Amino acid sequence: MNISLNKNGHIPLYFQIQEYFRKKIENNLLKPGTQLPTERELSNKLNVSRVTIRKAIRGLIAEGLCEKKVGKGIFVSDEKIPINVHKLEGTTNILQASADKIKTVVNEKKIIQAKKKYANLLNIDINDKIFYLKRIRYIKDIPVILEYAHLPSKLFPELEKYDFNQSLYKILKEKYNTYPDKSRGFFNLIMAKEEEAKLLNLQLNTPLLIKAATIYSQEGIPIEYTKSVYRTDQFNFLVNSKIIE
Amino acid sequence: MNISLNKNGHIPLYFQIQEYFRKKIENNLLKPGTQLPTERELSNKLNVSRVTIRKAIRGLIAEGLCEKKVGKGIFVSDEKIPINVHKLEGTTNILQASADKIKTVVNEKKIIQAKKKYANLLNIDINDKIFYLKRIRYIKDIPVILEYAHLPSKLFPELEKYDFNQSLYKILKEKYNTYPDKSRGFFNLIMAKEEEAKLLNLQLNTPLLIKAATIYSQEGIPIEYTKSVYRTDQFNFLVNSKIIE
DNA sequence: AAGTGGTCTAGACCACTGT
DNA sequence: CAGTGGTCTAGACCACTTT
Repeated sequence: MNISLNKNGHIPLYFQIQEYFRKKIENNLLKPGTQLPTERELSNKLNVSRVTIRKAIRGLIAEGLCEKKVGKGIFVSDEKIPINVHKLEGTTNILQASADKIKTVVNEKKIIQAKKKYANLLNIDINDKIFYLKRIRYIKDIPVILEYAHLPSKLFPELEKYDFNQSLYKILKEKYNTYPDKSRGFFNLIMAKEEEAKLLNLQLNTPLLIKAATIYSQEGIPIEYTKSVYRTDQFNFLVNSKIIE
Repeated sequence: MNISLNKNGHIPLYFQIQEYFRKKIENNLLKPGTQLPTERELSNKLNVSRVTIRKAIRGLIAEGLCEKKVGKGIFVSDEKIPINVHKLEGTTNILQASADKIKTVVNEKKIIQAKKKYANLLNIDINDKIFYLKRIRYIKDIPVILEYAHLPSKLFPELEKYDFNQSLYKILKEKYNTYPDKSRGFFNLIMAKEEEAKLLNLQLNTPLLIKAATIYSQEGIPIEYTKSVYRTDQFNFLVNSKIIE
C-alpha cells in the first residue's frame, strides 16, 4: 500500500484515500473477501486521524464496495447480483434465476383494518380488511430484501391459511385464479431506520433502495400494494422498457 | 424546539436528533425553504458536539429532506419531482410534464473513437466513430441531471451539426427517421465523485442515482448508449411496468 | 484479554457567503 | 468583517468478536 497523500491540495484527504481504494477494488486488485487494514492501522500508516479514515471508508460502504464487521474489520464486498425490479414476476423467481441458496422467512402475517392510505391505494373501503404480510428474503443466509405486502381480504378469503415461504403470486394464481398484470409505483433512496437496520442486519443510515407499487390484475383491479426495501450493496437493478403507453 | 435526548439509552444521539427533524419535516411542521438552526446553535442547545450534529444532518441530506449551503446554513428541501425513468420518452418531455423553468446545457459535443466498451454496447466496430454528447439538465437554474449519450456516427452522419438544447430524440425522429423503441440497462446508487460534484454543484459523496441503458430502434438496432446521473434529492422515480416478456 | 468498529467530545483552521 | 458549513486532529469509552 503506497498512497501518496497531497496534504496541501484542494482535494480532501478522506477523498484521496477513498478513491485509492475504490480504484483498487474496481480494477480487481483487491478481490472480494479481502480484508482492508483496520481503521487504526490506516490512521497510523497514513498519518491522518481515525475520523478521516472513517469518512473515507463511509463512501466505499455506501457504494457497496466494502462492508464493515464489528469486531472483525473491513472487507471488500462480493459482486452485485442483477435484479430486475421492473419485471412483474415475483421476487422468488427473480432471485432463483441469479442467486443460489435463497430463503424466504415470514416475519409477520395478519389481517388488519384498511385505514385511509391503503384503502385509497387498493381502491377499497376504509372499513375493509387487509391481509398484511411481512417477509425477509435471504441469499446465503444474509438478509437482502424486506417485503411488505397488502392485499384486499375480500378478494382473497382465507389467504392467511397458506404458507408464504413460497411465492405469493403462485398462490394467487393457483388458488384464486388471479394473475398480476400491471404495476404502478415508484422507487427511491432511503436511509436505514431502526426497523430496516434490525431486520437487514445493517447499521443505521445505510443507504437502501425502496420500491413501492400497486399491482393490478388482468381485469385492471388493484390486487396488491407492495413495498420492498433492497440492499444497494447487494444488487444491480436491471431495467427493460418498451414504449407501450 | 424541544428535543429530549436520552443520553443513556442504546439509540445513538445523532439518530435521535436526525429522527426528530425527519418527523418534523415529513409531517410538514417544517416547511420547504425553512432554515434549521446552525450546526453550532444545535451543538450548544442540545449539548452535543458539532460532529454529532453533522452526523445527524448527514442522514437527512442523503434522503433529500434537507440541503446545506456553505456560508448560509441548513434548509428544508422542496418536494421531489416525479420522474418516470422507465418510460422511453426523452428527458426533455419528462421534465416538461412536471417541472417548470427547465433548461438544457450542452457541456461537451464531439466525435470520438468507439473503443472496446462502447463498440460492444452499440454492436459496432472498435474503429467506428461515436458521437458523444454530455448535457446538463436544469430546473429553476439548479443542475439536476447529467446525461452522457453515445451514438454510432455511421447511423447518424453529421449529427454534430445540430443544436442539442432541444430533445435528442426529436432530432433522431425528424432528421434521421429513427424511433427509439426499447431499452435495456440498469440503475444503481453511486456517490458523487469530482465530476458529478462539480457539474451538479454538490458536495463530494452525495448519493446519486445512475441509470445506464442501451436504446434500440424499432428494427432492434442499438442506436444509443446512455448514462444518466440523477440527484436523488430532487426526484421520485416512477415505474410503470407490464408483463410483456 | 486484546482488537475491532461505533459513538462522542472539544477543540482548530479553511473557504465561502453575506453585510 | 462575522458567520456558515467543510475538513481535520487527538483523544476517550462502548459493545462486540476472536483468541
